[in-house]
Amino acid sequence: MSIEHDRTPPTISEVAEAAGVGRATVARTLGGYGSVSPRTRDRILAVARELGYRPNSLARSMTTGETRTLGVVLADVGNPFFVGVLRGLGEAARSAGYDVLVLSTDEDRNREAAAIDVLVGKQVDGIVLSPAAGRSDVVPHLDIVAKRAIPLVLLDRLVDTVEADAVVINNREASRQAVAALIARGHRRVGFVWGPVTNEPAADATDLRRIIDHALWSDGERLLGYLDALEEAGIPFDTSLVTHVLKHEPQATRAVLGMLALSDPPTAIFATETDALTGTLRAIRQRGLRCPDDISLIGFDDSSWASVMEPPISVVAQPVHQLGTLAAECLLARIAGSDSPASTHVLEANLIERQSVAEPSTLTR
Amino acid sequence: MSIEHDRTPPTISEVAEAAGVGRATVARTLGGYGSVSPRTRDRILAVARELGYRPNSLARSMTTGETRTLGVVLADVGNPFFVGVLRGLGEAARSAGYDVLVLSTDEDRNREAAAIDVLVGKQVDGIVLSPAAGRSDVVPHLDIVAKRAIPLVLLDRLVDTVEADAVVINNREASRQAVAALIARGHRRVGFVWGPVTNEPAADATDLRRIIDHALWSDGERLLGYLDALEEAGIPFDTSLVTHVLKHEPQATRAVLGMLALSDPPTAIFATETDALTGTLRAIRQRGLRCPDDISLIGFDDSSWASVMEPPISVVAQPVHQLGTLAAECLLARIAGSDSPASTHVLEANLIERQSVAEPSTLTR
DNA sequence: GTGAAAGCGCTAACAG
DNA sequence: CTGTTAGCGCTTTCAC
Repeated sequence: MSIEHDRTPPTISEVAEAAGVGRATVARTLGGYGSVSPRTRDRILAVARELGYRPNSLARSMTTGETRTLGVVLADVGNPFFVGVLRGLGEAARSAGYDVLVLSTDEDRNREAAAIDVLVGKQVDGIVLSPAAGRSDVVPHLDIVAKRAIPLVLLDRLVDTVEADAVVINNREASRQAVAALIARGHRRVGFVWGPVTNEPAADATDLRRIIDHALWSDGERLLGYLDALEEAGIPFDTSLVTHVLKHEPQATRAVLGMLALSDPPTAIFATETDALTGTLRAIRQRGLRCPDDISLIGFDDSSWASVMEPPISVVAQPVHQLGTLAAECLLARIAGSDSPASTHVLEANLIERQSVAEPSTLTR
Repeated sequence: MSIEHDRTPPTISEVAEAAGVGRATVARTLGGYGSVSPRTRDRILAVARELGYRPNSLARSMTTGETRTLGVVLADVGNPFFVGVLRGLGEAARSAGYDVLVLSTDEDRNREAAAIDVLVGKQVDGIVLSPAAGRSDVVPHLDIVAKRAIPLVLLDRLVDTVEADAVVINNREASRQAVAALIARGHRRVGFVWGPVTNEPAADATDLRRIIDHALWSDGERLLGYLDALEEAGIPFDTSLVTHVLKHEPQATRAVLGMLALSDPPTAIFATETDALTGTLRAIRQRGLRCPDDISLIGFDDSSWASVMEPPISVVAQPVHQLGTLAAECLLARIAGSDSPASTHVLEANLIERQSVAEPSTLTR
């Protein structure tokens, strides 16, 4: 059996001819539908194997109208959070017989629009999207998916103007808990590392609410949770304790360094994403500060390294895997025809307390 | 302009009719080939936009035979190494106008075979594969891609029996350097954390070579580099210093704990993957050992957290991004028709020395 | 510069 | 149980 380069793969017709039967019979056999007599079935199967026949899913999709493929549009495929979600999503999809086509946008709305176009063009059966839009922004490039009634599930971020199923976590409450834990230990100046990206810091709390309206829902919620905790404790909001930098690690380091240089620096920091956490840690190390003796710290998104750090770092852990599987299940249900009204599923993130939090040192106080 | 659920999207025919021209003209306009008079062109474009026309890439692919999609089959989409590679790969593909379909195998050969089948069925224009096969294993499920002459690039791992372009790292030399660096500091007992998975440890060096033959190429090379370094220094090989456990973090921790309990424990450890490193760190912490005072450590794959650890950890850094872009470029070149003989590209990984290595303590010596 | 017609590989009605 | 036929939406000759 020599391997020859047969540039024209065998089709159903060829199998049919070689087996001496009609095309439909072969299609039924290979497609596993309809009924075929065992005898011819076996012969067809044998011939198909012999010829190295593989179904052409493109052709199949053309006629059936379904591709058994889920499109996923994520902000950043490098972010451990999304990586975790993707694993859950992929597993759930695969076990339902679906493949997953992943596109990354780097939070760029044009790329998001392009990604949606690609997915629509490829006729995916449904789309999971973690939108790069603020909570009250309008997202015109989703019109096409609404118009074509392509099942859509929003992931991790809500958008007021989009009516679709959504799977998110209780960012606000989780954030509030984390900050409250800090306050409970006696901290009154808590830095918040990834506030919404803006050109200049919020003028005041009211201005902040306006900013939050155009920030990613998840970012806004985390900030709101922070404000909640402050308010509960009667601590006035200080704009200089919230960063508004681009979400890259070096930016976080610089911003934290800035906070630390304040005349009245934070005694604790809440870093709301993985890169914010490593960036913050770097700043702390650069200043020669020790955690938790000199400064307390809580991160977001659990990871193996966070628990093996010295000290082990307290984090708000998101159920990433479950987030992914749930998103897939939601979408699959829609694809299967469910027409219940759009609903938002809220999963719980929980604070995992380790050893990065202590009382504020009397020195820095 | 109300959004109606138009379950049958506009086709070229409909645009043609609405614009009062023939289908071919519309196809030429929308497809951007052939030539069309500016006037009709504009009218068609206007009508197409009005109708919300989107090309159906499935139909297009059916006739052209190309999908402008690259298939990628990876062992583990959760591994930071592959995540990094994927980013590079995705960027390169995207900028060439290709999409990427990623499938994960978890090192399971059956799933790998299934993944290949999916990709072949979906008519991807080329495949990047990081095979779950040992260096001298045979991979029957690749016959079909050879037979159909589907461009293939091996990623990170070589397989003797597969003739295809490949993009890998100089694992052996990088590993040798790392171990040599440890030895240069005076270590003579160096633990090696992720040796090939086997049921029982190698009986001797010869037995080990046999094992390496059926191990993943990259794993084998790293182990060979370790042996090289030992040999250079005239240090006898001790099988109890190489793990053969499954590649999951807890396994690494347990294995290292075992080594540490030896009557003559290692004074340094070389952890050849991210999870091996965190697992090793955990074992070190559990034993209450301090790095580098009590035990030295070198990891594999750089990461932000490794450099922010206390102490910052020395690692062998792989050019992950470049690995990805190069793989994409290779594949794209083949797709474009290059027929130069298959070649293997070897990229360099380099040791980044930080502060996790010191002289062995006189105590544990 | 433009249109008519064939066909990519498959499924789905419908006959037989 | 099996074969014939008609498309799916697009590109691509090939005439006009």
